[in-house]
Amino acid sequence: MPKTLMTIGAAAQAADVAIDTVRYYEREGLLASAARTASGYRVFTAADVERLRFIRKAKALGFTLADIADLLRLQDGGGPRTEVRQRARNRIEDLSRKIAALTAIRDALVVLEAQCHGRGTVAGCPIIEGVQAVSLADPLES
Amino acid sequence: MPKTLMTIGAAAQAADVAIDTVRYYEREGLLASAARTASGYRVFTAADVERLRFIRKAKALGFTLADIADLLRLQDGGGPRTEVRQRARNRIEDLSRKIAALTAIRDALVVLEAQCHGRGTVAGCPIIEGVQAVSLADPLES
DNA sequence: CTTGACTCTGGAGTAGGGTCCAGACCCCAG
DNA sequence: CTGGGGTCTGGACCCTACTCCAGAGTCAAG
Repeated sequence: MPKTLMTIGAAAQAADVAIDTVRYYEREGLLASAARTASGYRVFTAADVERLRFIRKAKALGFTLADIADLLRLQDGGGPRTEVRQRARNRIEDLSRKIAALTAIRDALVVLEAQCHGRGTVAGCPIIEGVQAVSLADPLES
Repeated sequence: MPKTLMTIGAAAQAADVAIDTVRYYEREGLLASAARTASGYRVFTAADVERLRFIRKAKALGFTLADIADLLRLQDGGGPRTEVRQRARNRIEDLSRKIAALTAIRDALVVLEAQCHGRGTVAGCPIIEGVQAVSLADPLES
């Protein structure tokens, strides 16, 4: 069976991304420059759609476009699997740190919220005062 | 004892924020327009420094500047404590959702990473293929 | 008085990940 | 052949929370 060729609109729809996003990815080098028809329309293949889906999913896993670009280069170049593994590990590390930080923040807020009986005006509210008393280890930086 | 008055530099240092940040907060309405000396220098009081510290700490708790502006307006206006409580609850909700999403992502990556023996090239790597197979409930939207 | 540190203003730039637009082409059904 | 929808380009604009800049004025120590 021959390759299924499609316009940017069809490819975007198939991968469930916006047309502008496809062009943006091309500009940013995540997609190779698409072939063109005689009149200059971009032509996409099923492989391009797969690539777009890959990007979308990797993004959903929290990889940045730069991470994804690396991953795609590795894939294109048949790079070592250890590299891929390392990226995944880095990402896991990163996620663990973020989860820990957010959890600490949430717990602090839960404590403050529990101390507030919710009556009266803001004056003397434990939540406001609690914020003042927070010690800053500043867990969120990335 | 009289109010301690200070320049922007002193106030910024006392609150541990950048001078530009102080001016930025003033522009954004988080700080009332500071009084000025005859020559136009801003004059800050200890209360301003407290306010800056409050902003810094609330930020560390993950509130956005817009959230913080609301909180400060409530504080200034002696608004109802229930409001403050609601903000805290919203923030807790938000954090819980984010934590759950990040945890799901991390777990998915941990599984993929465990499946990858780390030898060979990218072709057939379970991590890459696993990403392809991710089903998109798209847990990260905020 | 001079020097160096500080402050003033308005405006531009940063990162990340796009989104939107005008004006010009192009393609296909009727 | 015409009309409506799709596509092209380059560049502007969005968001958040700053950060940096030039050029000019100010302050305090020596």
